[in-house]
Amino acid sequence: MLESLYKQGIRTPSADQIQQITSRLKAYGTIEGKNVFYWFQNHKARQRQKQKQENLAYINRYIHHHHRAQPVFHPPPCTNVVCAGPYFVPQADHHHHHHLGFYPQCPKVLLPSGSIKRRGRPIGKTGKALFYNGNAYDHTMVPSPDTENLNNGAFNNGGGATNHQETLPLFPLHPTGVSEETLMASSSPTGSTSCETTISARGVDNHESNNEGSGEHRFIDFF
Amino acid sequence: MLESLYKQGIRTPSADQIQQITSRLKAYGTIEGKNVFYWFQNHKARQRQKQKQENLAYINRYIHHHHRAQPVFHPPPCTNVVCAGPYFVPQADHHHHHHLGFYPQCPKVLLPSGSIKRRGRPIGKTGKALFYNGNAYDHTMVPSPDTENLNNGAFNNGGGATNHQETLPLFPLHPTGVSEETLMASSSPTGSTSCETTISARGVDNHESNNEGSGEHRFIDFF
DNA sequence: CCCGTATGAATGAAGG
DNA sequence: CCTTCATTCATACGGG
Repeated sequence: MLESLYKQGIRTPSADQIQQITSRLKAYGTIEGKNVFYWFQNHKARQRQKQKQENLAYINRYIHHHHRAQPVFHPPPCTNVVCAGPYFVPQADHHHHHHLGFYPQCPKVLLPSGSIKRRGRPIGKTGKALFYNGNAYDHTMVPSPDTENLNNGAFNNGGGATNHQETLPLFPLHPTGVSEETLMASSSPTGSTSCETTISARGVDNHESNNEGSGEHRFIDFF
Repeated sequence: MLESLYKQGIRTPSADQIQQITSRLKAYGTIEGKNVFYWFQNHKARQRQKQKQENLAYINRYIHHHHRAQPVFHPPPCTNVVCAGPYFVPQADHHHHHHLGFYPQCPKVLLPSGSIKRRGRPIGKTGKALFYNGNAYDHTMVPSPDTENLNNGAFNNGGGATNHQETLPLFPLHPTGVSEETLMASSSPTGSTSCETTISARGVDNHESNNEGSGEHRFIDFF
Protein backbone atom coordinates (compact mmCIF):
# COMPACT_ATOMS: atom_id res chain seq x y z
CA MET A 1 0.00 0.00 0.00
CA LEU A 2 2.61 2.40 0.96
CA GLU A 3 4.46 1.19 -1.93
CA SER A 4 1.76 1.91 -4.27
CA LEU A 5 1.61 5.38 -3.00
CA TYR A 6 5.22 5.63 -3.37
CA LYS A 7 4.98 4.53 -6.86
CA GLN A 8 2.41 7.05 -7.47
CA GLY A 9 4.97 9.55 -6.80
CA ILE A 10 4.66 10.28 -3.21
CA ARG A 11 7.93 10.61 -1.60
CA THR A 12 7.64 12.92 1.20
CA PRO A 13 4.08 13.17 2.18
CA SER A 14 2.92 16.20 3.88
CA ALA A 15 1.50 16.11 7.26
CA ASP A 16 -1.97 15.65 6.15
CA GLN A 17 -1.15 13.11 3.66
CA ILE A 18 0.51 11.23 6.35
CA GLN A 19 -2.49 11.50 8.38
CA GLN A 20 -4.72 10.12 5.82
CA ILE A 21 -2.50 7.34 4.95
CA THR A 22 -2.16 6.56 8.51
CA SER A 23 -5.77 6.40 9.09
CA ARG A 24 -6.28 4.16 6.18
CA LEU A 25 -3.64 1.93 7.44
CA LYS A 26 -5.08 1.76 10.81
CA ALA A 27 -7.49 -0.62 9.49
CA TYR A 28 -4.83 -3.16 9.48
CA GLY A 29 -3.36 -2.62 12.76
CA THR A 30 -1.95 -0.13 15.01
CA ILE A 31 0.01 2.43 13.37
CA GLU A 32 0.90 5.95 13.94
CA GLY A 33 1.78 8.74 11.76
CA LYS A 34 5.34 8.58 12.55
CA ASN A 35 5.49 5.13 11.25
CA VAL A 36 4.28 6.27 7.97
CA PHE A 37 6.61 9.09 8.07
CA TYR A 38 9.53 6.89 8.76
CA TRP A 39 8.47 4.54 6.15
CA PHE A 40 8.64 7.10 3.50
CA GLN A 41 11.84 8.43 4.69
CA ASN A 42 13.49 5.14 4.75
CA HIS A 43 11.99 3.92 1.64
CA LYS A 44 12.98 6.90 -0.28
CA ALA A 45 16.45 6.87 1.01
CA ARG A 46 16.93 3.26 0.42
CA GLN A 47 15.50 3.38 -2.93
CA ARG A 48 17.83 6.07 -3.76
CA GLN A 49 20.75 4.34 -2.46
CA LYS A 50 19.91 1.29 -4.25
CA GLN A 51 19.76 2.95 -7.48
CA LYS A 52 22.79 4.88 -6.84
CA GLN A 53 24.59 1.76 -6.37
CA GLU A 54 23.22 0.32 -9.37
CA ASN A 55 24.21 3.12 -11.47
CA LEU A 56 27.53 2.97 -10.23
CA ALA A 57 27.78 -0.65 -10.80
CA TYR A 58 26.42 -0.11 -14.13
CA ILE A 59 28.91 2.37 -15.13
CA ASN A 60 31.63 0.34 -13.79
CA ARG A 61 30.57 -2.51 -15.79
CA TYR A 62 30.14 -0.34 -18.66
CA ILE A 63 33.51 0.94 -18.56
CA HIS A 64 34.92 -2.32 -18.09
CA HIS A 65 33.35 -4.02 -20.79
CA HIS A 66 33.27 -1.77 -23.50
CA HIS A 67 35.52 0.47 -22.20
CA ARG A 68 35.59 2.61 -24.86
CA ALA A 69 33.06 3.36 -26.57
CA GLN A 70 30.34 3.86 -28.44
CA PRO A 71 28.04 6.45 -27.55
CA VAL A 72 25.29 4.22 -27.45
CA PHE A 73 24.05 2.67 -24.49
CA HIS A 74 20.70 2.35 -23.62
CA PRO A 75 20.12 3.03 -20.17
CA PRO A 76 19.40 0.07 -18.26
CA PRO A 77 15.99 -1.18 -17.99
CA CYS A 78 14.77 1.16 -15.55
CA THR A 79 12.86 -1.39 -13.81
CA ASN A 80 10.50 0.58 -11.95
CA VAL A 81 9.71 3.52 -10.11
CA VAL A 82 10.48 6.85 -10.97
CA CYS A 83 10.56 6.76 -14.49
CA ALA A 84 8.46 9.43 -15.58
CA GLY A 85 8.80 12.48 -17.42
CA PRO A 86 9.61 15.02 -15.00
CA TYR A 87 6.64 16.78 -15.91
CA PHE A 88 3.75 14.71 -15.94
CA VAL A 89 3.57 12.23 -13.45
CA PRO A 90 1.56 9.24 -12.96
CA GLN A 91 -0.64 10.91 -10.72
CA ALA A 92 -3.71 10.84 -12.77
CA ASP A 93 -6.39 9.10 -11.05
CA HIS A 94 -8.51 11.91 -10.14
CA HIS A 95 -11.73 10.30 -9.68
CA HIS A 96 -11.26 9.33 -6.25
CA HIS A 97 -12.81 9.94 -3.07
CA HIS A 98 -10.46 11.10 -0.55
CA HIS A 99 -8.43 13.84 -1.52
CA LEU A 100 -5.08 12.69 -1.02
CA GLY A 101 -3.70 14.67 -3.61
CA PHE A 102 -0.72 13.13 -4.81
CA TYR A 103 1.36 15.44 -6.48
CA PRO A 104 4.08 14.37 -8.44
CA GLN A 105 6.86 14.75 -6.41
CA CYS A 106 9.05 14.84 -9.20
CA PRO A 107 10.52 11.66 -9.95
CA LYS A 108 13.65 12.25 -11.48
CA VAL A 109 15.52 9.88 -13.32
CA LEU A 110 18.64 10.38 -14.69
CA LEU A 111 20.33 8.67 -17.20
CA PRO A 112 23.75 7.88 -17.07
CA SER A 113 24.32 11.18 -18.24
CA GLY A 114 23.81 12.49 -14.99
CA SER A 115 22.85 15.80 -15.73
CA ILE A 116 20.32 16.53 -13.35
CA LYS A 117 21.44 18.25 -10.48
CA ARG A 118 20.04 18.10 -7.21
CA ARG A 119 16.75 19.31 -6.25
CA GLY A 120 16.32 22.89 -6.53
CA ARG A 121 18.77 23.08 -3.87
CA PRO A 122 21.21 25.67 -4.47
CA ILE A 123 24.10 23.72 -3.94
CA GLY A 124 26.22 25.07 -1.42
CA LYS A 125 24.08 26.05 1.34
CA THR A 126 23.55 25.65 4.84
CA GLY A 127 26.89 26.87 5.35
CA LYS A 128 27.92 23.41 5.40
CA ALA A 129 29.59 22.07 2.54
CA LEU A 130 27.14 20.26 0.70
CA PHE A 131 29.42 17.78 -0.56
CA TYR A 132 27.74 15.09 0.86
CA ASN A 133 29.45 12.58 2.54
CA GLY A 134 31.37 10.12 1.16
CA ASN A 135 30.90 7.41 3.20
CA ALA A 136 29.22 4.68 4.76
CA TYR A 137 26.38 3.56 3.01
CA ASP A 138 23.71 1.71 4.38
CA HIS A 139 22.35 -1.28 3.09
CA THR A 140 20.04 -1.94 0.49
CA MET A 141 21.59 -1.94 -2.62
CA VAL A 142 20.78 -4.40 -5.08
CA PRO A 143 21.52 -4.35 -8.58
CA SER A 144 19.12 -2.67 -10.68
CA PRO A 145 19.57 0.18 -12.84
CA ASP A 146 18.54 3.63 -12.80
CA THR A 147 20.21 6.63 -11.88
CA GLU A 148 20.15 9.64 -9.97
CA ASN A 149 22.98 11.43 -8.82
CA LEU A 150 25.96 9.69 -8.12
CA ASN A 151 28.25 11.39 -6.04
CA ASN A 152 30.12 8.93 -4.24
CA GLY A 153 29.84 5.43 -4.56
CA ALA A 154 30.26 2.67 -2.45
CA PHE A 155 29.50 -0.70 -3.32
CA ASN A 156 29.64 -2.02 -6.59
CA ASN A 157 28.62 -5.25 -7.52
CA GLY A 158 30.43 -6.76 -10.11
CA GLY A 159 28.49 -9.70 -10.57
CA GLY A 160 27.13 -8.32 -13.49
CA ALA A 161 23.63 -8.91 -13.38
CA THR A 162 22.11 -11.95 -12.33
CA ASN A 163 22.68 -13.92 -9.43
CA HIS A 164 23.88 -12.53 -6.43
CA GLN A 165 24.81 -15.70 -5.02
CA GLU A 166 24.08 -14.85 -1.61
CA THR A 167 27.19 -14.13 0.01
CA LEU A 168 29.74 -16.63 0.30
CA PRO A 169 31.12 -17.56 3.51
CA LEU A 170 32.96 -14.47 3.87
CA PHE A 171 36.00 -16.32 4.06
CA PRO A 172 38.87 -17.40 5.84
CA LEU A 173 40.52 -14.66 7.33
CA HIS A 174 43.62 -13.85 5.76
CA PRO A 175 46.34 -12.43 7.61
CA THR A 176 46.74 -9.95 5.06
CA GLY A 177 48.51 -7.00 6.05
CA VAL A 178 45.92 -5.20 4.40
CA SER A 179 45.51 -1.93 5.70
CA GLU A 180 47.34 -0.17 3.11
CA GLU A 181 44.73 1.15 1.10
CA THR A 182 45.76 0.41 -2.14
CA LEU A 183 43.20 1.50 -4.25
CA MET A 184 40.64 3.90 -4.15
CA ALA A 185 38.27 4.63 -6.65
CA SER A 186 38.07 8.03 -7.55
CA SER A 187 36.58 8.77 -10.60
CA SER A 188 36.63 11.50 -12.70
CA PRO A 189 34.11 12.44 -14.93
CA THR A 190 34.07 10.38 -17.79
CA GLY A 191 34.99 12.38 -20.49
CA SER A 192 32.65 10.87 -22.76
CA THR A 193 29.65 12.62 -23.55
CA SER A 194 27.32 11.08 -21.32
CA CYS A 195 28.11 9.27 -18.47
CA GLU A 196 29.96 11.15 -16.28
CA THR A 197 29.71 10.49 -12.77
CA THR A 198 30.97 13.12 -10.78
CA ILE A 199 31.79 10.97 -8.20
CA SER A 200 34.89 12.09 -6.77
CA ALA A 201 33.63 14.50 -4.38
CA ARG A 202 34.45 12.97 -1.18
CA GLY A 203 37.06 15.06 0.13
CA VAL A 204 35.48 15.03 3.33
CA ASP A 205 35.39 11.71 4.64
CA ASN A 206 35.77 12.98 8.00
CA HIS A 207 38.11 11.54 10.18
CA GLU A 208 39.49 8.46 9.08
CA SER A 209 39.72 8.73 5.57
CA ASN A 210 42.41 7.04 4.15
CA ASN A 211 44.92 9.34 3.39
CA GLU A 212 46.36 8.22 0.36
CA GLY A 213 44.67 10.52 -1.72
CA SER A 214 46.10 9.18 -4.66
CA GLY A 215 45.03 5.81 -4.77
CA GLU A 216 42.88 4.34 -7.13
CA HIS A 217 42.59 2.90 -10.36
CA ARG A 218 41.03 -0.25 -9.76
CA PHE A 219 39.36 -1.36 -12.68
CA ILE A 220 37.51 1.54 -13.34
CA ASP A 221 39.74 4.25 -13.22
CA PHE A 222 38.22 5.90 -15.98
CA PHE A 223 40.48 8.15 -17.39
CA MET B 1 39.87 -11.05 6.56
CA LEU B 2 37.01 -8.94 7.47
CA GLU B 3 37.71 -9.91 10.93
CA SER B 4 41.15 -8.67 10.79
CA LEU B 5 39.98 -5.40 9.51
CA TYR B 6 37.48 -5.29 12.20
CA LYS B 7 40.10 -5.89 14.69
CA GLN B 8 42.10 -3.19 13.26
CA GLY B 9 39.44 -0.96 14.31
CA ILE B 10 37.29 -0.67 11.36
CA ARG B 11 33.73 -0.69 12.29
CA THR B 12 31.91 1.31 9.83
CA PRO B 13 33.91 1.46 6.74
CA SER B 14 33.42 4.31 4.49
CA ALA B 15 32.28 3.87 1.03
CA ASP B 16 35.73 3.79 -0.26
CA GLN B 17 36.85 1.36 2.22
CA ILE B 18 34.02 -0.83 1.40
CA GLN B 19 34.87 -0.63 -2.16
CA GLN B 20 38.34 -1.67 -1.55
CA ILE B 21 37.54 -4.44 0.69
CA THR B 22 35.01 -5.66 -1.67
CA SER B 23 37.30 -5.72 -4.53
CA ARG B 24 39.85 -7.56 -2.58
CA LEU B 25 37.31 -10.03 -1.63
CA LYS B 26 36.13 -10.49 -5.06
CA ALA B 27 39.07 -12.59 -5.58
CA TYR B 28 37.41 -15.23 -3.63
CA GLY B 29 34.10 -15.21 -5.10
CA THR B 30 31.24 -13.11 -5.90
CA ILE B 31 30.68 -10.43 -3.51
CA GLU B 32 29.23 -7.06 -3.56
CA GLY B 33 29.76 -4.04 -1.56
CA LYS B 34 26.61 -4.47 0.26
CA ASN B 35 27.77 -7.73 1.56
CA VAL B 36 30.73 -6.13 3.06
CA PHE B 37 28.61 -3.46 4.41
CA TYR B 38 26.24 -5.86 5.95
CA TRP B 39 28.99 -7.79 7.36
CA PHE B 40 30.31 -4.88 9.25
CA GLN B 41 26.97 -3.83 10.37
CA ASN B 42 26.09 -7.16 11.65
CA HIS B 43 29.36 -7.86 13.13
CA LYS B 44 29.43 -4.69 14.99
CA ALA B 45 25.95 -5.06 16.19
CA ARG B 46 26.43 -8.55 17.31
CA GLN B 47 29.56 -7.82 18.99
CA ARG B 48 27.92 -5.10 20.82
CA GLN B 49 25.02 -7.13 21.70
CA LYS B 50 27.07 -9.93 22.91
CA GLN B 51 28.99 -7.71 25.07
CA LYS B 52 25.98 -6.20 26.47
CA GLN B 53 24.76 -9.49 27.54
CA GLU B 54 27.92 -10.36 29.10
CA ASN B 55 27.99 -7.31 31.12
CA LEU B 56 24.58 -7.84 32.08
CA ALA B 57 25.14 -11.31 33.11
CA TYR B 58 28.09 -10.21 34.96
CA ILE B 59 26.40 -7.69 36.94
CA ASN B 60 23.60 -9.92 37.69
CA ARG B 61 25.92 -12.33 39.06
CA TYR B 62 27.45 -9.64 40.96
CA ILE B 63 24.36 -8.50 42.55
CA HIS B 64 23.07 -11.80 43.28
CA HIS B 65 25.90 -13.33 44.74
CA HIS B 66 27.05 -10.84 46.68
CA HIS B 67 27.23 -7.72 46.96
CA ARG B 68 30.39 -6.52 47.78
CA ALA B 69 32.75 -8.85 46.67
CA GLN B 70 35.68 -8.00 44.88
CA PRO B 71 35.37 -7.42 41.36
CA VAL B 72 35.71 -10.81 40.19
CA PHE B 73 37.29 -10.82 37.02
CA HIS B 74 37.37 -13.05 34.35
CA PRO B 75 35.02 -11.12 32.57
CA PRO B 76 33.63 -13.24 30.04
CA PRO B 77 35.88 -14.39 27.46
CA CYS B 78 35.84 -11.28 25.80
CA THR B 79 36.48 -12.61 22.54
CA ASN B 80 38.15 -9.71 21.20
CA VAL B 81 38.55 -6.18 21.68
CA VAL B 82 36.18 -4.46 23.71
CA CYS B 83 36.67 -6.31 26.72
CA ALA B 84 36.40 -4.12 29.50
CA GLY B 85 35.42 -4.59 32.91
CA PRO B 86 31.99 -3.45 33.04
CA TYR B 87 32.79 -1.37 35.82
CA PHE B 88 35.32 1.06 35.28
CA VAL B 89 35.07 2.35 32.07
CA PRO B 90 38.31 1.85 30.60
CA GLN B 91 37.76 4.50 28.34
CA ALA B 92 39.69 7.37 29.22
CA ASP B 93 39.55 9.14 26.15
CA HIS B 94 36.77 9.62 23.99
CA HIS B 95 37.45 12.03 21.38
CA HIS B 96 37.21 11.07 17.95
CA HIS B 97 40.62 10.59 17.00
CA HIS B 98 40.62 8.46 14.20
CA HIS B 99 42.24 9.70 11.31
CA LEU B 100 45.24 8.39 10.10
CA GLY B 101 44.06 6.49 7.43
CA PHE B 102 44.63 3.09 7.88
CA TYR B 103 44.15 1.64 11.09
CA PRO B 104 42.71 2.77 14.18
CA GLN B 105 39.46 3.86 13.46
CA CYS B 106 38.35 4.13 16.83
CA PRO B 107 40.04 2.37 19.44
CA LYS B 108 37.30 2.95 21.62
CA VAL B 109 36.00 0.26 23.55
CA LEU B 110 32.50 0.12 23.46
CA LEU B 111 30.59 -0.18 26.44
CA PRO B 112 27.35 -1.71 26.62
CA SER B 113 26.03 0.55 24.22
CA GLY B 114 24.82 3.18 26.17
CA SER B 115 27.73 5.05 27.05
CA ILE B 116 26.87 8.46 26.52
CA LYS B 117 23.62 8.96 25.24
CA ARG B 118 23.18 6.51 22.70
CA ARG B 119 19.87 5.55 21.60
CA GLY B 120 17.88 3.13 23.33
CA ARG B 121 16.92 5.75 25.66
CA PRO B 122 13.65 6.92 24.67
CA ILE B 123 13.39 9.05 27.52
CA GLY B 124 10.03 9.94 28.35
CA LYS B 125 9.57 13.38 27.42
CA THR B 126 10.49 14.77 24.26
CA GLY B 127 9.12 18.01 24.34
CA LYS B 128 9.72 18.78 20.90
CA ALA B 129 7.20 21.00 19.64
CA LEU B 130 6.05 20.19 16.39
CA PHE B 131 5.79 22.59 13.79
CA TYR B 132 6.44 22.08 10.38
CA ASN B 133 8.07 24.55 8.40
CA GLY B 134 7.31 25.22 4.96
CA ASN B 135 7.39 21.87 3.75
CA ALA B 136 6.97 19.17 5.96
CA TYR B 137 7.17 18.46 9.31
CA ASP B 138 10.22 16.59 9.58
CA HIS B 139 10.26 14.28 12.32
CA THR B 140 10.57 15.94 15.53
CA MET B 141 7.28 15.13 16.50
CA VAL B 142 6.83 12.28 18.55
CA PRO B 143 3.57 11.59 19.84
CA SER B 144 3.84 12.54 23.29
CA PRO B 145 3.25 9.64 25.45
CA ASP B 146 0.84 10.92 27.76
CA THR B 147 -0.77 14.12 27.30
CA GLU B 148 -2.65 13.00 24.46
CA ASN B 149 -4.47 15.85 23.21
CA LEU B 150 -2.39 18.53 22.01
CA ASN B 151 -2.45 17.18 18.67
CA ASN B 152 -0.47 19.37 16.69
CA GLY B 153 -1.78 18.42 13.55
CA ALA B 154 0.60 16.06 12.24
CA PHE B 155 0.50 12.62 13.28
CA ASN B 156 -1.20 11.19 16.12
CA ASN B 157 -3.92 9.10 15.29
CA GLY B 158 -7.31 9.51 16.19
CA GLY B 159 -8.14 6.00 16.73
CA GLY B 160 -8.84 5.41 20.21
CA ALA B 161 -7.24 2.24 20.98
CA THR B 162 -3.73 2.71 20.15
CA ASN B 163 -2.25 0.01 21.98
CA HIS B 164 1.19 0.27 20.98
CA GLN B 165 1.97 -2.74 19.24
CA GLU B 166 5.00 -1.48 17.68
CA THR B 167 4.71 -1.27 14.08
CA LEU B 168 3.01 -3.84 12.25
CA PRO B 169 4.32 -5.10 9.12
CA LEU B 170 3.09 -2.27 7.17
CA PHE B 171 1.70 -4.45 4.66
CA PRO B 172 1.66 -8.05 4.84
CA LEU B 173 4.85 -9.27 3.80
CA HIS B 174 4.57 -12.37 5.51
CA PRO B 175 2.11 -13.64 7.88
CA THR B 176 3.75 -13.49 11.14
CA GLY B 177 2.57 -10.77 13.22
CA VAL B 178 2.57 -12.77 16.25
CA SER B 179 4.97 -12.16 18.80
CA GLU B 180 7.48 -14.69 19.03
CA GLU B 181 9.74 -14.87 21.80
CA THR B 182 12.89 -16.55 21.71
CA LEU B 183 15.14 -15.99 24.28
CA MET B 184 18.16 -17.67 23.79
CA ALA B 185 20.42 -15.87 25.72
CA SER B 186 22.87 -18.38 26.22
CA SER B 187 26.05 -16.94 25.65
CA SER B 188 29.17 -18.33 26.60
CA PRO B 189 30.60 -20.14 23.92
CA THR B 190 33.04 -20.58 26.55
CA GLY B 191 30.94 -22.74 28.52
CA SER B 192 32.33 -21.62 31.70
CA THR B 193 30.08 -20.75 34.43
CA SER B 194 26.93 -20.92 32.82
CA CYS B 195 24.85 -18.45 34.33
CA GLU B 196 22.16 -17.72 32.15
CA THR B 197 20.34 -14.72 32.55
CA THR B 198 17.27 -14.65 30.83
CA ILE B 199 17.18 -11.28 29.85
CA SER B 200 14.40 -10.15 28.04
CA ALA B 201 11.37 -9.00 29.52
CA ARG B 202 10.36 -8.68 26.19
CA GLY B 203 6.99 -9.29 25.16
CA VAL B 204 6.02 -5.96 25.95
CA ASP B 205 8.87 -4.21 27.09
CA ASN B 206 10.32 -2.13 24.53
CA HIS B 207 11.75 1.02 24.96
CA GLU B 208 9.90 3.71 26.42
CA SER B 209 7.91 3.82 29.38
CA ASN B 210 9.98 3.07 32.14
CA ASN B 211 7.41 2.22 34.36
CA GLU B 212 9.41 0.62 36.71
CA GLY B 213 7.01 0.36 39.31
CA SER B 214 7.56 -2.93 40.57
CA GLY B 215 10.88 -2.85 40.20
CA GLU B 216 12.93 -5.56 41.10
CA HIS B 217 16.03 -5.80 39.51
CA ARG B 218 15.52 -4.35 36.26
CA PHE B 219 18.95 -4.29 35.34
CA ILE B 220 20.35 -1.15 34.88
CA ASP B 221 21.09 -0.39 31.55
CA PHE B 222 23.79 1.42 32.98
CA PHE B 223 26.19 3.62 31.51
C1' DC C 1 14.62 -35.07 11.92
C1' DC C 2 14.49 -31.35 14.95
C1' DC C 3 16.89 -27.87 17.48
C1' DG C 4 19.98 -24.18 18.29
C1' DT C 5 23.42 -21.24 16.74
C1' DA C 6 25.56 -18.15 13.34
C1' DT C 7 25.06 -14.94 9.93
C1' DG C 8 23.39 -12.40 5.77
C1' DA C 9 19.58 -9.31 4.73
C1' DA C 10 16.06 -6.07 5.52
C1' DT C 11 13.74 -2.56 7.71
C1' DG C 12 11.87 0.36 11.57
C1' DA C 13 13.48 4.10 14.45
C1' DA C 14 16.13 7.92 15.96
C1' DG C 15 19.60 11.50 16.32
C1' DG C 16 21.92 15.13 14.09
C1' DC D 1 18.55 13.98 4.15
C1' DC D 2 22.19 11.10 6.17
C1' DT D 3 24.02 7.85 9.64
C1' DT D 4 23.81 4.62 12.67
C1' DC D 5 21.24 1.26 15.71
C1' DA D 6 18.38 -2.28 17.05
C1' DT D 7 15.44 -5.96 15.72
C1' DT D 8 13.76 -9.18 13.15
C1' DC D 9 13.54 -12.62 9.25
C1' DA D 10 15.29 -16.39 6.74
C1' DT D 11 18.63 -19.67 6.16
C1' DA D 12 22.60 -22.58 6.23
C1' DC D 13 25.04 -25.69 9.27
C1' DG D 14 26.44 -29.04 12.74
C1' DG D 15 24.92 -32.00 16.38
C1' DG D 16 22.14 -34.83 19.11
